[in-house]
Amino acid sequence: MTGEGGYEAIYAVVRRVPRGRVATYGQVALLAGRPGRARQVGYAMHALPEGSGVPWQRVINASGRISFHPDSMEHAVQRALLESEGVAFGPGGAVSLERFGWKPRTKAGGRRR
DNA sequence: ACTCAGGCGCTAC
DNA sequence: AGTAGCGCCTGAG
Repeated sequence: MTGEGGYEAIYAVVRRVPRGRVATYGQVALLAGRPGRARQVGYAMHALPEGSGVPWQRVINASGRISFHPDSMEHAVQRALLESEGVAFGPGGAVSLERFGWKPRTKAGGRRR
C-alpha cells in the first residue's frame, strides 16, 4: 500500500468541527491520530483547495489566535468567517478557547461548561 | 510579557 | 540535492 493519503485524516477531523466553534492545530493533529504533528495540520490547510468543504478557518493556534500574519489578507478573511459563524474575538484578536473551543464528545459524560 | 530550545513533517528556493 | 523556513506545540528561563 502506498499508504493512504495522508491529509484525509486531518480533513476528516476539521470537517467535524461544528459551526461557531474552533479547534487548535495540535488538537486536530491529536484527533487525527497524529499527535505532535500539529505543523502538518497547518500545511494540510494551506494545501486545501477552495470549495473542499473543509472549514479551515475553524482551525487556529493554541493561543487562540489566527496564525496568519495580522496584516495579511488571510488573517482578515479567517477572522471574518469565524465572526460570521458566531465566534467572538477578544482584545488582541484572540478567541476564548474556553468558550468557542471545540469540545470533541467523548464517551464520558458530556459536562460542557 | 518574551526568548530560547527541542520535536515533527512538509514546502520552496 | 541540501538548506532554510513554515498557518505549530510545549516547556523552561
